[in-house]
Amino acid sequence: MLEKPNTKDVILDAAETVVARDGSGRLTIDAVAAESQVSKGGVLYHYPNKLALLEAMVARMIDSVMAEITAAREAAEAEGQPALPRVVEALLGRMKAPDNVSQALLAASAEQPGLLEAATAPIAVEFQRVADSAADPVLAQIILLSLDGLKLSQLLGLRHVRDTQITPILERLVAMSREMHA
Amino acid sequence: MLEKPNTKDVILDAAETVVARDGSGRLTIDAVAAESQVSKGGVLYHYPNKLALLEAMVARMIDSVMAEITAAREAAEAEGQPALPRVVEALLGRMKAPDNVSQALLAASAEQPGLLEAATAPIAVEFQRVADSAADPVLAQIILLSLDGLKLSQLLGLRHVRDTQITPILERLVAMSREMHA
DNA sequence: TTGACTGTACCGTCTGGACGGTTTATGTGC
DNA sequence: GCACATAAACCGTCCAGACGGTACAGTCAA
Repeated sequence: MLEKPNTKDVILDAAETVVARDGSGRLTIDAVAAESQVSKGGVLYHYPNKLALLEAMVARMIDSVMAEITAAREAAEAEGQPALPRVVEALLGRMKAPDNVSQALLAASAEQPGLLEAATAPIAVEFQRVADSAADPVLAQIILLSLDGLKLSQLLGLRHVRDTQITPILERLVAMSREMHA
Repeated sequence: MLEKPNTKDVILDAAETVVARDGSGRLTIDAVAAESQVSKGGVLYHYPNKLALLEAMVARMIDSVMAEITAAREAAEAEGQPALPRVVEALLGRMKAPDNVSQALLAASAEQPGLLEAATAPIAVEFQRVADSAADPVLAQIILLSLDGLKLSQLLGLRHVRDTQITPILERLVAMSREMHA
């Protein structure tokens, strides 16, 4: 079994694609069914209603981000090194390849605001932990917030920063996170 | 005439309230009519269709932000002072009082993604201009991006930063923008 | 008289969801 | 190895309600 095309994940992928392409307002069960090549009944078999689908999208996003952050932090801790630079680098990869996983944010905020606050709480805790362990917690927060700003503004289709300027900014953020502990 | 309750603005206010309270997915003409105490016919009299309403929301937001930024920049230039600290301070006010105007971002991204990129282009240009005039353009961009991150994450209902930590962060951003030119 | 609405009725389409039916995978007894 | 049972995975249709939008007759202040 090289690949088992897990239908639940196929459906979530399709939902993200729909949001990315058409906007969260066009995220319907029919659209997801069409995009995933699964029938509407099939979609509703795996996710009994739209809210369940939404929660699954958010949960998968949270898991994905959390896994990446905690892995980076724990690896750094195991080597007795500061966590911040590692975490920043880990988040960079996510920044370069446009990340459909984050579309779950838009979908949830459109249909169930309030869902996000509870669901993303673990990430907030993890961010806090990384920042607090840095030599300059406030500056650490600022660095992480900049990454947020970059990610969220490209999620919404804003372009506050030109493409050519993104690389220098990211490099600078990495440098800042390293210099903090030099 | 102390106050002329301009109906077009009343309607836009109501639309923002609906998005803030119920999510962009529940922004319907009926909901806006109910919230604004204007009849559905009245809403459609001023905005002939939903897209027109959406565009008006975005336009009002852009105007509001642009006015604030350019005013700060021009005031600084007139005094021969650097623009960045002024602009940062101007954006801070917007941060403290939760800003329903920005809900237009969510509404537009839900229903007409792509509308935002064109509409927010002037803001992008202005940001670029302010950053480029600073002593350290890349750091200036980072400061502005942090403000973006703070604003957008609270728009989406995320809480990556605890309330008690917001003030120190904002103060630090102001300080950074000032020290840059010291 | 005109512009700014209100109120109601209506239409076609879309949407979430229920439902009954069908195929496919997994045993289980022989 | 095979018939059979059982359940999981999935399909396609139907429906009530919501939605965007139209139409239009009437109200009312300037």
